Amino acid sequence: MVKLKDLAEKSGFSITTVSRALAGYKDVNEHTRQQIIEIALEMGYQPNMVARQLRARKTHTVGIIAPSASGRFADDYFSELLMSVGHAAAQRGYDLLVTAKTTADEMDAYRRIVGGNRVDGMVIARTRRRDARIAYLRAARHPFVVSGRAAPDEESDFPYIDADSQLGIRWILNHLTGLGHQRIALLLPPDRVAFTPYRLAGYRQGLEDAGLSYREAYVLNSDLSRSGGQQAAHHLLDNYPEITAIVACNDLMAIGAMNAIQTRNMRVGQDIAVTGFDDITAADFAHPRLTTVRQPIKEIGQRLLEMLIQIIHQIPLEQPQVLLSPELVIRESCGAGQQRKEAVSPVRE
Amino acid sequence: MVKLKDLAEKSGFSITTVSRALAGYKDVNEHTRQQIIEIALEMGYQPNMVARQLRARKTHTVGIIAPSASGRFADDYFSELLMSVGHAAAQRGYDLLVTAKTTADEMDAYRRIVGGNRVDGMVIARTRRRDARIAYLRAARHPFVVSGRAAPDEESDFPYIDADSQLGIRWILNHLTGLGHQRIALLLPPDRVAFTPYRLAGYRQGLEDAGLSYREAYVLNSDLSRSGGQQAAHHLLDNYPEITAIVACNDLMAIGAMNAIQTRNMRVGQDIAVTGFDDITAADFAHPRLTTVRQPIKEIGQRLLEMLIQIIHQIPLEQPQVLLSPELVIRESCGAGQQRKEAVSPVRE
DNA sequence: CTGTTAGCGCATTCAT
DNA sequence: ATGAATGCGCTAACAG
Repeated sequence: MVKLKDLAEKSGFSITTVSRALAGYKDVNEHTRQQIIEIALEMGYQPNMVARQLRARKTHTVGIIAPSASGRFADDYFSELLMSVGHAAAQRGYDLLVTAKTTADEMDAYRRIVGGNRVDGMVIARTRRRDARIAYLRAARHPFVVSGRAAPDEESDFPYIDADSQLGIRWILNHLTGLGHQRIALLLPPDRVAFTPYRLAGYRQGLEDAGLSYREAYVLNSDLSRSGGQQAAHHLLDNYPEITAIVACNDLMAIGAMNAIQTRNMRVGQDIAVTGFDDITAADFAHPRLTTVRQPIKEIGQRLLEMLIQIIHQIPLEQPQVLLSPELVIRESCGAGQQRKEAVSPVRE
Repeated sequence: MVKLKDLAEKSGFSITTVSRALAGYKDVNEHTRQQIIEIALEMGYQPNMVARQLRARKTHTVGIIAPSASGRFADDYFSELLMSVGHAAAQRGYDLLVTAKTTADEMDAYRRIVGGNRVDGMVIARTRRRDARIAYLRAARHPFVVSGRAAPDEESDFPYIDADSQLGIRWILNHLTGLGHQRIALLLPPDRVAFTPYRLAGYRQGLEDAGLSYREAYVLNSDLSRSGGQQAAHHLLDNYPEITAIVACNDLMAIGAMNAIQTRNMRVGQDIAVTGFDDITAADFAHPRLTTVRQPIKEIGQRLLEMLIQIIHQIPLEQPQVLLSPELVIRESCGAGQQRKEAVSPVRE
């Protein structure tokens, strides 16, 4: 490994001069610089990043910790966010440090990464109630940004970007009720997820908009996973066969629900409508009848990183809390015309 | 930021003793150790990872560079591999450094990351012909592993894990010809991708198995992207309407082809059969009629990382080149019975 | 058992 | 315009 010292010896100048020549300082003879640059090229010099980091107490790296559940590593929302943050970081000359941890040792990872000065800032992925990660980073006075607000009854006194999922779910409900649906189920994530109340609120608003009454049994909490959606859908269809539509809070759950439906020899979008949330790449074509709400994940990632870099550089943010609008994506083949009439049963309460 | 020096002052011992007490060395008075540990806890000491890395000339980090094409950041294959490598790394106490780069400055990134000693090893994602990344890493004598063999006419003299895609495509062809298909198109990636010849070979074998002749016009090269698959499918269906099946070399292309088909008001799996390759999570349910070959990406990621760590620790590998078997995933609803008879046209050559 | 010394590779004073 | 000295925070070799 070739270092400054080697260039110094080869060129006859001191380490200091070599360092400054390469760094582009003006107080070095132009001829000397050329000489040194040539030697550096010739010897294939690459500055040791770790030494630089130690010296500068800056890493030019941002960290993100993947919530690694049991079976799968993370959902598509997370990996999509990861890639968009990584891309944005690369554009700004930052690298991305990824650590996968189960919820158990998650805080250890934060302490190690953040306390160990491995990164200049952190991206937190999915806000939770009384989020320990946020509490820790705030106490440590370490730069961070968050994807997703706090729950409505907590204070979102941290920089975040979020999509207005309450509005998104309400739109979905409006769409479904407009198609004649009256018995609509909702698959919610566990309560510890901060966005859960927003989506429930959107659901209730949507029912209200259509003059439908809220029925608690139609709302289920389960994992934000495929199997979570699958189990929940089976439970619903076992006990409430009158249901004609299922609204899932992320694509993975929607896919699970679709799977359950197909297993029962029913047709998605015909016998029963399914909608998702997120609409990441693959799910975009997941099913020709899957209407979803699209979260601008790419934009969220990009803007999160820009925000984070401003915080790192202590540039005051003009807008530390951003609520982006989602987008309702209605699949052509999911229109009212193709909805089986008999699938829409009248309310009898 | 609290460091060893602070603990030393507070405890009255020297920095060295503190360091060794915390590191668990046996030559430290047990009482002293307890004292020091208590103070460390109390002051919230976290070792500076960067300093350690510099000192140890080890980073406990593996790197992976994302091929960031124009629009999208990477395909699902890559992000799936990324997550599985990251997960495996976490289990072994390694972090993952991700950098997104366009093909243009890709080599710069390698020089910076590898030459700059930021990682102990690298994972290379999709082998290319005369792969500059491999050449560089080998010349630098830096530990690395590769997902995917070299092209058949080059030597795969590096540690890799690959799925036998030739066999996979052959299986697909057998499946399709078994259903009566005789005019089968193939969507191939560009020639610079190392696996292209393998898949073409599998295709030709499959045709041969059924006694069908190869027709060059049915084989198209395009991007491993959705739009690539879409354009190729349109081109095929415009010019060769007699085609009854399209085999795509990754899921993204398959999804693009499905999109093209639906746009033309044809039905996937009924008017025309489509098969993909990769079968990552979302695509698992992408379309009830999408038969695919499943690559064991999770296993590939896991094993790649294990291999890499052995190389880093200079443990000789007993099997540096691994070829895993893929798996043919036939969707129930894609069976012969549901194939429209008229969609299968007889050969006339 | 504990402390002193040295150095990982670099960038920045402060001299000259 | 250049060089010597210093230290980022840590660990290890070598005394005692």
